[in-house]
Amino acid sequence: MGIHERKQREKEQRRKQIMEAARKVFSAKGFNRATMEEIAGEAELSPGTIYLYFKNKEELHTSLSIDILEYISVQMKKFINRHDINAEQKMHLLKDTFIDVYEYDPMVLINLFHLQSGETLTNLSAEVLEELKQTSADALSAITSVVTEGIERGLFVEKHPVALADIIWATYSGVVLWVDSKRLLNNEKDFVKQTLDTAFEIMVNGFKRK
Amino acid sequence: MGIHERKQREKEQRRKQIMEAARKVFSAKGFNRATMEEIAGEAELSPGTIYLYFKNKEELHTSLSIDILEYISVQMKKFINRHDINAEQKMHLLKDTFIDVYEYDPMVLINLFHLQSGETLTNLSAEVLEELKQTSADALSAITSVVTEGIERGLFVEKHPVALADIIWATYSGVVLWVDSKRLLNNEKDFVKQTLDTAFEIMVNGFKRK
Amino acid sequence: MGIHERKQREKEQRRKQIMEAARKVFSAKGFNRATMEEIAGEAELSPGTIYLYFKNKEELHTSLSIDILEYISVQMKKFINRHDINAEQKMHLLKDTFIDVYEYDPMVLINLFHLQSGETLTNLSAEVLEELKQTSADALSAITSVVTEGIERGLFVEKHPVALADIIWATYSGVVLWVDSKRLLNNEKDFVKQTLDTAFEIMVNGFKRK
Amino acid sequence: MGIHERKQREKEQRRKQIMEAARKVFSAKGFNRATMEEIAGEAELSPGTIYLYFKNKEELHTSLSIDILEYISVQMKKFINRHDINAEQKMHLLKDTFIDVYEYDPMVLINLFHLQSGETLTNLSAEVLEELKQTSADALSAITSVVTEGIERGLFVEKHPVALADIIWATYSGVVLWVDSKRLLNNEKDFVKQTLDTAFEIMVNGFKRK
DNA sequence: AATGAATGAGTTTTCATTCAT
DNA sequence: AATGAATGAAAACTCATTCAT
Repeated sequence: MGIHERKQREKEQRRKQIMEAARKVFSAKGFNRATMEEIAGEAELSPGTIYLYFKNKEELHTSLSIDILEYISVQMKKFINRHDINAEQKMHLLKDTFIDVYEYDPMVLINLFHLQSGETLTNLSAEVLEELKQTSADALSAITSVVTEGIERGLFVEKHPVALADIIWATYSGVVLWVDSKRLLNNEKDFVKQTLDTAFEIMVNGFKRK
Repeated sequence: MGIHERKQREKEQRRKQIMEAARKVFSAKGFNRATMEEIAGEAELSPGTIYLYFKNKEELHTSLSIDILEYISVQMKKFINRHDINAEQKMHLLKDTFIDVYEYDPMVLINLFHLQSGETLTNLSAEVLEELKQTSADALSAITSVVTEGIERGLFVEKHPVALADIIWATYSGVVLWVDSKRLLNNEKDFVKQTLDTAFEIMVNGFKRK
Repeated sequence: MGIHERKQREKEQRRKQIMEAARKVFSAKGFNRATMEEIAGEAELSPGTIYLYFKNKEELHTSLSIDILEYISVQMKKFINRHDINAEQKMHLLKDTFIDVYEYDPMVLINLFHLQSGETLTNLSAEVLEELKQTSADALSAITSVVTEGIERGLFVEKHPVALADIIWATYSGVVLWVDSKRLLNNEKDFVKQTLDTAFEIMVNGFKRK
Repeated sequence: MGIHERKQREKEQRRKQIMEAARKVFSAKGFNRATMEEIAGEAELSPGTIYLYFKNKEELHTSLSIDILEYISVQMKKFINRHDINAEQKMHLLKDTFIDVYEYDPMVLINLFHLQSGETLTNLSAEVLEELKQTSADALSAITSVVTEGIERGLFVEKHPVALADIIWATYSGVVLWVDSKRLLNNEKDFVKQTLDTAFEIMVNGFKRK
């Protein structure tokens, strides 16, 4: 491995280290109440160092979102092109992926859904914004392809696939946020898994052509 | 009307005036970027006065959420006990209510969904938190009653009604947030109405017993 | 005096108080090394309060410059229209004014000359920038009128009056800055007065038609 | 050439390279807004390297001032001892030198005049401060010798030569700064040349014995 | 009840400078 | 000699909230 390569790897390493620290702090405090100083402390670095790797707080946060969206895409690509299972079964795998991602890092997922909102998106550099759009579009197009297949095979209702993919994604984010908020408001325990299960059962049933 | 009553009414009046101003400012700027000074200006009052009516910024904001939740409850109560229509038709009225509320004040609704999250809920006084829970529960129980009726009449699948109500609500909030975020990210125009339409069509279809 | 008037006066009072504190700190430290916190401390106020009266550090500093320019204008207006003395004598009064102003607050004057430079002028609000231009123009036009009179009476060389006024002002600022820098570099004592005396003697002699 | 000599030369070479880069960046941004990193980038070196050649930012900047002062001295020495021209003609050559220097690098010259002020001079090492004083004194003594000659030949007024030299220098710096500030404030175009022309005409006239 | 001036804690971000390699 | 990653101090500015009037 050349010296340049090693440097590159170290740099990537450091980015991960910072993101890992940020993940912890954002999860614990939420975006606004997390401070760069605390993230730096968690990463055992100085505040200034973070700015060598991320333009600002927004972008550090968005990097986490991009990360998780990429993970979702990767997971979904593992099965969307399989020929041995039908669209209905793929819907179940979709749901399993969603549960898996949720369990991997619930807070970051919640933040992802929250912060794709008006208050944010303002300070992002053009590139990062573009990357966010791209990964977001990637995830959605994977979902769309499942729906399209279901429609083409005459299994699902004949609706616009993009609209259906939107609904799947919206249901996912809606359930995650709603269950989280119930947990906070009513001290109920976490039952995202069950709720997603039921929601997808209903949805798959609703998708089916009669 | 006694003097005490009049005072009380004036006080209520003033509260409404502040909330109306807050609605405008929160809608325009979002929670974090809205300032108490601007809200005071909009209400033609001084900042200090707001604190005579609301404990803090959080609570002022939550009051708007409570308001909208109450409005939702009221609207739903108009039809949930009607005997001339069935549960499926009530699901359509539910959706109409949701669209109606969304169109009445999209930003406050979005804020409602966003801020029922970890970052907030911390600074609320016990009473307001209780009130929020109560109105939230009210809205949910109205939805639940529709679902329960559907199940009891053998029209809907036999699932736990509360779980189904959660899914309805989660779908609502999910669609609103997701469409809003698509609008912001991709400059797409607002199509919450269509998406909710389709989502409910799927959902009702999914709810039906075959 | 009405309540509004008193409020107004108190507000003006507070502005003066802050400016006085700023004068001290800027004089002692220069613009960059002076901190808002120190100025606040000197004024026995909190940092936030300063921002109620001045948009930012730049503008607070510029206010001092405007103040001194106004003072210069006022002093000059006392004699520029007198009919009992000629232009040459007015040149001497001009110089006396300059010495007087210098002695009133040398550091602020030096800062005035320094900061009318590229690094600054960026953060000023349009109004303050306009005010600065205006007071600056006022002072210059007073000087110009003296020169014009000298030319019209056939006393001074026939040059463009504005150019000559520029030279007078440039000489003033040049001497002030140069003597200050000699003082700093060589620990020489302050001899602005003598240098201005000589400079004006030369200048008046140079202005005279032969 | 010995190895030591070559090393020395290389070192000198590197210094020049850094100064050239610094000249560009300081000219474009001014002292405060110029960053060491940008200067390093411009010099195609790393920030750390600059500190091998210059103690700190102040000193790097001062080196440019010293450079320009040396250039002024060198230019003036070309004519101050000539016997074929008189003091009045030498005053014109002085002015030509000043215009020449101004046109060579206006921003550095402006910075030179600005930074010979209280805010700076603090962080300079004793040696650099000494060097600055020396070159400054050199330039002044060249001017002084012209004035002295003029006085001795009975051409100029009988004033203290150092005082007159101060006035010449102050007029130079005053005009440069003032015209620059007019350019910035009023968007006027650059007319340092004309103003210096007129100023020197007046000055020479004022210097002459009648 | 209403005011609104004052507070001051709190946070992001910058950048000259250092030092291990 | 050169690097450049890391430092960390420093400072401007904001704004929810208070409280004397």
